[in-house]
Amino acid sequence: MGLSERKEREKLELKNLILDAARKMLLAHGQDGLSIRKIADEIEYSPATIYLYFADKDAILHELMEMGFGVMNEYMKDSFKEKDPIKRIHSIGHAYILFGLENKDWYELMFNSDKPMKHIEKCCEDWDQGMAMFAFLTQTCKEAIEQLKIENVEDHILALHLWSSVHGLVNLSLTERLEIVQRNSSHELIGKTLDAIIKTIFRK
Amino acid sequence: MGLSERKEREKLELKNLILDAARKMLLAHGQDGLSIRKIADEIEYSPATIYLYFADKDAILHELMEMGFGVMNEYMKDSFKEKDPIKRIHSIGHAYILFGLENKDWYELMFNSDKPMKHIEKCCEDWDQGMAMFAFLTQTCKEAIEQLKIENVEDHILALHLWSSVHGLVNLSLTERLEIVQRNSSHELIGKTLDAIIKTIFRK
DNA sequence: CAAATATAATGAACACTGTTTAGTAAATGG
DNA sequence: CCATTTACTAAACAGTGTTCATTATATTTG
Repeated sequence: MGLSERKEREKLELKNLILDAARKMLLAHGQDGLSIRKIADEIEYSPATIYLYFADKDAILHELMEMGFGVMNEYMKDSFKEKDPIKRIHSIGHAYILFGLENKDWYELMFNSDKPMKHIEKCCEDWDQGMAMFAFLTQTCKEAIEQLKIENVEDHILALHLWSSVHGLVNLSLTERLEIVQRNSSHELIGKTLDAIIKTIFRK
Repeated sequence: MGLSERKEREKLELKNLILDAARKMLLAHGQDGLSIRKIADEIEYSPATIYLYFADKDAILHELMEMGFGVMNEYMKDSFKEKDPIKRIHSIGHAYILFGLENKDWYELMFNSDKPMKHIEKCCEDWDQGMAMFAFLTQTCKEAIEQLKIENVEDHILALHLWSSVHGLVNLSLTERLEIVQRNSSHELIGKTLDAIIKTIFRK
């Protein structure tokens, strides 16, 4: 038996060293500034070594994506606790947008890259954190619909309505399209729009 | 004077030859499959020659982006003619989504890439077609608000609500996030969601 | 303990990418 | 016909992800 406990630990340590360097590079220079060779340089190993711990660059990006959901959870954990479903939706929406605007590179990895989604079989396990979040939103929508006795509205359609709205707002802002059509502070505009959306949906 | 009429025409012809090869490559292999060197190969010129006609790759992508708005206009021209503002919004929304889903590479270039938007001074001229479209949507929203006598809703906020919703839906679909959270036909789901959004906004 | 084996790491190469520059060939103007 | 401008390109630079034969190290076995 060649795999002693210590060996296994060391193997994991180098893997984490790689991921840590990758994370720092992502935050410092974005996805474009993240390269295998630079990671190798940073941790003082050869580029080839990285391929002993990860299949390819996508595998690294994928693990970073999962870390991103951890960061996002920090933004949303208070919102999840909110008792009133409508207030909860409101709070989740604002937290989602704030996370997106303040963490462009995480957001890109989690919601815009199609790299980690290459194989549809695998992705349903891989994106389980995202799925769980959407399931929670759908549940919240169900509660809101029941509480306000809104008719002819399906919970999963409403959830998608909300998700696509905030996702659209975040993307329009991150790619600077909002700055183009509306010169003044887009951050404020986004908040106002989200408030208007929720007000529209839940008006009597 | 060295610049005869014929010379000028020939210069433009090569520029168009480059753009044409670029367009074909974009549609055939996506933005990742589009490279200066491959274009040069295709038109049987050296890569350096391309830099006599375009400052850099971004300049080519930028011109392609403008062509993209032409393609989009084809999808939307009938919607623009619609007299009733609410029906017009509905029609524009569906046309927008259809264009996005059927033209991933154009859409990416026009609405997701931040490459052509590097300089905020220039972009306001460069994205004038996008701005014009948004202005038209805002105008349509104004008409709809007046017709239905909806209170406490600003036209540009409503326009942004609509734009972000369809933009979000298109992006979620193009990056396969919809397929993950909802296994069945996302095309149908998107249509249903858009209908629900508009119904929600304009209900009495 | 030494030899055989298994593991870990790498140097160098491959096939790409965008971009620049110095130098060449051809067309034009005097 | 020669000088000058114009059009073009070969080659190089600095990157990228990835692979593989080879080497160095550590472990296990005879």
